[in-house]
Amino acid sequence: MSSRCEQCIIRQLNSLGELTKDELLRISGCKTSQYVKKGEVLFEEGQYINGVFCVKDGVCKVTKMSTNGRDQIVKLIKKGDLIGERSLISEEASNLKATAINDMEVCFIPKEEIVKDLKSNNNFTMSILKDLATSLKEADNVIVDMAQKTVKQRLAETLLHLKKNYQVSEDKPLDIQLSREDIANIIGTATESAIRLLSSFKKEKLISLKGKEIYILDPQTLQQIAEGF
Amino acid sequence: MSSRCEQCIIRQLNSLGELTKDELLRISGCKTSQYVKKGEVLFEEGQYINGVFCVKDGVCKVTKMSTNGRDQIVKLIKKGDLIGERSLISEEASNLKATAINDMEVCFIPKEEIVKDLKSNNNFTMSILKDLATSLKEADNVIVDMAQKTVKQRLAETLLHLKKNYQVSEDKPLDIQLSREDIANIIGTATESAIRLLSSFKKEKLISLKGKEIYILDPQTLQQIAEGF
DNA sequence: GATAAAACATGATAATTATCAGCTTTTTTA
DNA sequence: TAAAAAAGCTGATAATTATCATGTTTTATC
Repeated sequence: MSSRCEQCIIRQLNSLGELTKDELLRISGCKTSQYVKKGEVLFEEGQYINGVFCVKDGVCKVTKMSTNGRDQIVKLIKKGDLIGERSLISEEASNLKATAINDMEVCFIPKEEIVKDLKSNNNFTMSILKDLATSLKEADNVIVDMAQKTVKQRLAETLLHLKKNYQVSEDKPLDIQLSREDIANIIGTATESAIRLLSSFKKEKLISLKGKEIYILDPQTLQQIAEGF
Repeated sequence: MSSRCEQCIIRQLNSLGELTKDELLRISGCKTSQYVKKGEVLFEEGQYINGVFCVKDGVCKVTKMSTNGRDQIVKLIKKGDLIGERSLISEEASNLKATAINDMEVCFIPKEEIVKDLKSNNNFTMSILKDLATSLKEADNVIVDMAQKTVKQRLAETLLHLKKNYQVSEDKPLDIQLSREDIANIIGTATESAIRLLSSFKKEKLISLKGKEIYILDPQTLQQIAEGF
């Protein structure tokens, strides 16, 4: 493997696209590539990552353990996304854990290289800044949803969110295989509650379920449920 | 009013402290100062702020309206904090509303000036970047709490958080006057539920209440409750 | 391919939380 | 300072959600 960053199309999907040809050549020389199998952990909560991952393919869940002992999925990361920038910038251990949801291909760029570019390439820094600003806005939205919406509303919202990000074409199922427990850990409820609500959505023909495959049949009604009607 | 930024000690509390003397002189010449009375709105959700507020004194709540029609307090902003950077960086209207909780004194710095310094002063940009990274981590923690903890746990957690940030000295009440509705909107519950839980905490001698004044009597037990014991 | 383990599913019940109603106290306003 | 409005409080009840128990289906492993 170990392809060249300058020729990698993935970088156009994130802040690395702001780097100059010379900078990319330098990164290319020190980055490492790796495959991560479904279920494997990219990094643990509390671990010093010492760099940034660039996701070339696959999806991973980013979780945090509550003091109650239950995992919460904070976000899903997919092809083109970076992970690890936040901890790198704060110069601290990761506050989150990342686990592959399907087989992944990722590149790892050591901390020093990223820091070098953050100091010298303002376009790159501003791009990372914008990413964090967007993440913060999304996190605020999630806080409001978690605090104010019912589990049913949150499930409807989550399904629409998944449709937006993981549905390749109409009439195709969502291109992400989440267990019922994963879904419960996204919306913040017990697995049984998530299963029950999925069943009721299926009964109302809002979705259809074939094993782990989810088809979104009626996004309009799901939207109304999500908004509280 | 209209004091000089170069001489203002508040700037040492936030990223503006990274600006050079020349930059501060420039900012000083274009900033405006204003008093905001308790209950007044600094900016609305959806409004273009076109700049950044630097809080010289007082506290404000930053809220977002849920589609359910209820306000959620996303965070509290106090002396030394900046507000508005996130929207400025994303170049979009504010996703949040800010309302003064007591009388405030704030400075407003126009967008162009901040952008100028973000482009030319890397220390300033990195400081803002670190702020956003910290905010994002805190937001992730709130998401997990909202999703996984009970209302009782969240109230205990909130009281400890308030103690940490607003208790000037032992045996003094929290130096922030929140209505019962505000407290409910922080923890994401109905006002009646918040009142009931406060009463029960009072009965158990974990806190004492005199009107809106809150005394934290037993932080250890509150900590245990927050963590689920 | 048989067996074990994990994931999925559903019912019964308990716990948590929201809602509504009515009352008291505090704050605001004229 | 009196009246009105807002905030605070409590009880009763309904709705939501969690937990436990148990059985089925799917997946993994030898």
